[in-house]
Amino acid sequence: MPYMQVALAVDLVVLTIREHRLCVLLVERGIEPYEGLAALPGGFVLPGEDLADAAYRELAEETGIGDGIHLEQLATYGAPGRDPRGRTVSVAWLALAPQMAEPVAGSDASGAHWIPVDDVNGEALAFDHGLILKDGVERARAKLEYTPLGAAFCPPEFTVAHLRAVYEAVWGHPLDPRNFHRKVTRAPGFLCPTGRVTTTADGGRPAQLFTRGDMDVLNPPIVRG
Amino acid sequence: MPYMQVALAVDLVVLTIREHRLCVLLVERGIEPYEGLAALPGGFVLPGEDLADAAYRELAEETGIGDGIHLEQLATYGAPGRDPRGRTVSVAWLALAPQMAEPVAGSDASGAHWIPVDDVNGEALAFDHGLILKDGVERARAKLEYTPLGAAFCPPEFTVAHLRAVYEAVWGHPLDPRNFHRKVTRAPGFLCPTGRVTTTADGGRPAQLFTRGDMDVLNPPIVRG
DNA sequence: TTAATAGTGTCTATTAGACACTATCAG
DNA sequence: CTGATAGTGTCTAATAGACACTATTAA
Repeated sequence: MPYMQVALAVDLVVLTIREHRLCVLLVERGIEPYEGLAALPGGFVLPGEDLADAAYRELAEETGIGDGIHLEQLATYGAPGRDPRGRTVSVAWLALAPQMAEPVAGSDASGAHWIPVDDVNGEALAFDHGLILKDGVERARAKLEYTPLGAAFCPPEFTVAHLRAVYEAVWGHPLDPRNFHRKVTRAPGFLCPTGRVTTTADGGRPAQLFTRGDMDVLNPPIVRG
Repeated sequence: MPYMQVALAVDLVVLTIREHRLCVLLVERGIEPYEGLAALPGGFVLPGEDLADAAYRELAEETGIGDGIHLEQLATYGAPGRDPRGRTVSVAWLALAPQMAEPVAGSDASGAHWIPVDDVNGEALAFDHGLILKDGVERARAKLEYTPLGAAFCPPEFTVAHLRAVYEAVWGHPLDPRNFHRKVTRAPGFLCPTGRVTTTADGGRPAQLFTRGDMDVLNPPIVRG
């Protein structure tokens, strides 16, 4: 093989909603470089392993799950000095996860935690992970507008109010419940009615339960206001 | 450095409009593997070179220019078997070029040609370049809707009719000239009037000349119909 | 009952698309 | 003049956003 050889890694921007806030999964680095600093989960790609497979493997290692999680390629970062050990190129992936059990199960990192993205100081992250996180959050915010990906933050069955809470958390401002309801329920293929309703309506009318539909482009989009 | 080392390349999907058709720049490979086959322009990243710089360098080498050309990262392709010589990861870039002189100047490829994308058989391209081209064209088509990037296909000064021809070529169907005119001229920041008008109006009223504005997100979008 | 949430209807200002119409050129 | 392209105005159906109103639960 001619020319330069580089190390190949994947890094993950795993987002979820916790307590009405958009949160990202961060791990504490257990080894140099940047030992002790917060970083995005990730690792090196194995020989013979496809990029997407590496991303799924790291996701499973760090979160214990992976089934039903939306994963898409975000961008690739390869500036010459981004890793002090030598030239390393990282293919970053964006993962949208439904709410899950408090601590991260099956993690092999020193510690993995959900941190509200607004509380993260990008400068304090290892490598160029602050930049990667910023790009990932912006991608997620944009995708809510013109795709049904908000539902990826919800459990398999969810209500319109649950979905609206996702939008409000990601965009950071409230939406009109009535107009939102009409918009998403009338968008063909966005939501599949299950026929069931919530039983635990604490002080309100029970809500219909939906599953994710098969639509992939939302036209017209839901606007960010 | 731990773990696997891979070769790092950039490949370019360079699009332009020629004779009302969306065309891509293809080169004929002069060396194995895939010698003689059509391929996207590209090459290996140099030591110490940033990914975007490598893309700009290859673009300049293949097209002779690069100034004023829109370039953005498309995606990264790294399936284990995609290069028979060994594991190679390619960061693909999308470039939108205004119409330029017929043959490609300053090219170091055996031959570089503009081919209408509808005439390209993806299966007949080297490596996984058929897939990369498909992804690039789809990205371009989508970006015309919600960004002012159509203007990247136009020369520095252009008319509304010229811009409309771009949209029609990329999307493959005609648009109403009057509604299109109103839409783009009333979108704040899309077009900058120069005050000048075309002189060579062969059989029609002279048209105003515009330059690209500073807007980056088109809201509301121009819909594909 | 009240408080809370789910969901529907309605009004208004805005917009997309269709297309009539005017403006300005070449020949 | 005719024919062509540039650009504006107008009409209509559809839509976004505001918000009144009904439905169904817990307490």
